Amino acid sequence: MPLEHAILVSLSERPASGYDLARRFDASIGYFWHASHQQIYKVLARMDSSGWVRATRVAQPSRPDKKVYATTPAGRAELTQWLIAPPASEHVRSEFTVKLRALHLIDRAQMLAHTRARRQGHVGALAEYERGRAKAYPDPGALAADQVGPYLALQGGIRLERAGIEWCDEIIEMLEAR
Amino acid sequence: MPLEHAILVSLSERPASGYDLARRFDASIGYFWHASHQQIYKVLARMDSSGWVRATRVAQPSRPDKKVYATTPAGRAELTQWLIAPPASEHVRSEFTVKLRALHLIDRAQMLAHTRARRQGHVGALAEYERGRAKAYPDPGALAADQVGPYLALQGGIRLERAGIEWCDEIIEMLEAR
DNA sequence: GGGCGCATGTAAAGCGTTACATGATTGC
DNA sequence: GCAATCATGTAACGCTTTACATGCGCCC
Repeated sequence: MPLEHAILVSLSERPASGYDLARRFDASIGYFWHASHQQIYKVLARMDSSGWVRATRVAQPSRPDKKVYATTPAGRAELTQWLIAPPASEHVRSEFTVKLRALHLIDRAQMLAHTRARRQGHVGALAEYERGRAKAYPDPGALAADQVGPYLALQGGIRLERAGIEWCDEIIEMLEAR
Repeated sequence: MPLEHAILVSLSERPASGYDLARRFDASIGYFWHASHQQIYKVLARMDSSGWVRATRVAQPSRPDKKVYATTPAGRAELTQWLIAPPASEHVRSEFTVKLRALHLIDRAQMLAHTRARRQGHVGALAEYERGRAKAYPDPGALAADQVGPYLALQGGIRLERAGIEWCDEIIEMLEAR
C-alpha cells in the first residue's frame, strides 16, 4: 500500500505525469521510497479507477502528450487517514551485512573491496543530499511551514549516510589490521 | 535470491530445522534480513530440490520430529560464488520518512507521536544489540576469526540505531519548538 | 546515422505477506 | 481448561523486478 500513498504525497506537492513521478522516485521522494516507472504506471491506473487521482491529457509541442495526474478530494481524504495511522516498523534488509556476517567464508580482501565500494556509494549519496540541502534550505533556521518535513527527511538521509561511512571505516580498519 | 543465501550463511554456521531458522531470522541474522517461517519453509524445499541443502529427519522424545537441514558441497559452492559478487546497492524504504515528508498535511502532534514511537523502537533495538554484544564479545580486542564478521555486523546495527535515535531527537526538537 | 530524453505501457516470473490449517506437550 | 512453545506446511493475493515493446524529436 505505501506506494499509493507516497504517490499521493508527491502529487499533493505538485501534479505530475507518470514519467515525472518516475523521475521524482529516482530522487527526492525516491531517497526513502524507490519505485520503477512500470510500477508507477500500474498503480496510477488503479488509483485513477478508484478515484484517488484524476488524469488530464496535456498536449505538448514537439513532445508526446502526457497525462497529468492530480489528487482528488477522495485521494486527499485517504492520504490523511494513512498519515494519521502509525507507520509499520521497518525491517532492515541488507545483502551487504549478510555477506559481512559470512566473512570467515571468503577472502578478507574481497570483503574489503565490497566495503570500499559501499563506502564510495555512501559518500556519493551524502554529497548529493548535501548539495540538495544547500540549494533548497540555505537557512535552516527559517523554514517555511511546508519545508520542515522535507528538510527533516533530508537530514535523516544525511545522518544515515554519515553513519554508513563511519561504519565502513570501522570495517576497513579492522580488516586491514592484519 | 538473497534469502536463499542468507539461509546458506545461517546453515553454514550450524545446521538447523526450518523452525530454528525462523527463530534465527527473528534475531541475529534477522537483524539484517527478515523472513517469515512460511517463506523459509518454501525456500528450504526449493533449495533441497536443487541440491543446495539436504534434510535429515530427526525424531525427538516428546516433541514433533524435525527436519534438520545442512548445506551440501553444491550449496557451499553456490554461496561462495554469491559472496564474491558485489552486493547490490540497497534502497531505503521508509514509510515513516514518507509521512514525515508530508508533515504539512497533518497535525504536528500526530507526527510527534509517530516520532516518539519510532524513537522508542530504536532504543529497544539498541538495548538488544548491546546486550548481545556484551554477551558474545566481551573483549572486542580479541575476536576469534569467525567472530569478526558477526561482530562488525552487530556494530553496524548499533550505529544505525544510534543514528536513528539522534535523528528522532532532531525531529522532536524541531516539532516542539513551536 | 546514433544515442539520449520524453512518454506510456504490457507480460511473466519471482518475492513477500497474510490468513488458514494441524497437532502434540508443557506449565499455570 | 488455556496459553505458549515446538514443528511443518498450503493458499491466495499483492508487490516488485526484469524483460519486452513502441515511437517521436533533438543534438552531435
